[in-house]
Amino acid sequence: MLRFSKKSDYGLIALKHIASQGEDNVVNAREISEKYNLPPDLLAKILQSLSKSGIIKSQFGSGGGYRMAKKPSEVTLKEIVQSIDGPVHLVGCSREDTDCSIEPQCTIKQMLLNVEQKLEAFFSTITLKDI
Amino acid sequence: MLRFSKKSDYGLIALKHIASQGEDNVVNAREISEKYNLPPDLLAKILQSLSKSGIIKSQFGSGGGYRMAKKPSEVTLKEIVQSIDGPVHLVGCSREDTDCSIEPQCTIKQMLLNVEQKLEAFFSTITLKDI
DNA sequence: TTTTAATCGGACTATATTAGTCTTAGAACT
DNA sequence: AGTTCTAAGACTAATATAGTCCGATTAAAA
Repeated sequence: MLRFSKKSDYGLIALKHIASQGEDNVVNAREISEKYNLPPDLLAKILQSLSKSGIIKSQFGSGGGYRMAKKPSEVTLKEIVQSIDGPVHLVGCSREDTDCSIEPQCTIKQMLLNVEQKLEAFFSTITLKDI
Repeated sequence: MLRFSKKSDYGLIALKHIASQGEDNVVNAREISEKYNLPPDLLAKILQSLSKSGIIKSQFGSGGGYRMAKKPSEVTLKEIVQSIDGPVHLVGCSREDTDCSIEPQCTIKQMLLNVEQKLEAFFSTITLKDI
């Protein structure tokens, strides 16, 4: 438990590949999925997420694909994982939507929020360049 | 994503409660589940795990229950979560049993293992006393 | 000695999350 | 126009988590 999703893994692999191709070369999804043996449709979804959050840029049409929208040194692990899997919520009740039945008696929320914050800070120190 | 399981949450709450009762007072599972509104059977399982891993001691029979087996300052968050949910494996392929289809081409494993290690180190710095 | 109040442990079910697929549409290049 | 891409949503499958049930065991208390 407490692990990154496969989607995050795939996303990291793909990003690393895209970054390795330089700033201007576009790489298409199929190419990546074949090279690393990743499920093509799923990878497509992941790249879309990364594109929406502005980490990569997409180029439509024939000969299209993806390229970096930022420098690798400016893309953090936190940012990547968040754009693929949503915010890091170490503790369920830190999400807005949840109504926790033990909330009134809960003795650990504050402390876990604190840990969560440190965790995010840690993930923010790691960039695609390090990967 | 990337959150502690509810079991871990419940375990932390229970542990904190047990620790608060002093070294020698036994607390039974029902008592805790009622006080914090936790599913009794599930909590029982969790306490069994904590007992097996030597964080708490169980006392059988009528009037039995649990008490701390260690000082709160000696029980780390890592230890607690691990005994409830198993080892922290940020990346699936760090487990022995998994055969990852992308392993040969995988470009991120080493780096993620590194992150995983730092994460564990971080969780090891937090003890029940801090909670 | 019997009853009672606990833990232990395994099997089981239900629910939620994650992973993956399919299909259609839209954009740009040739 | 045809081809090769991305976009996006609906859908299914697989897995992990959460929770329940029940019989066995232990030991204190009546």
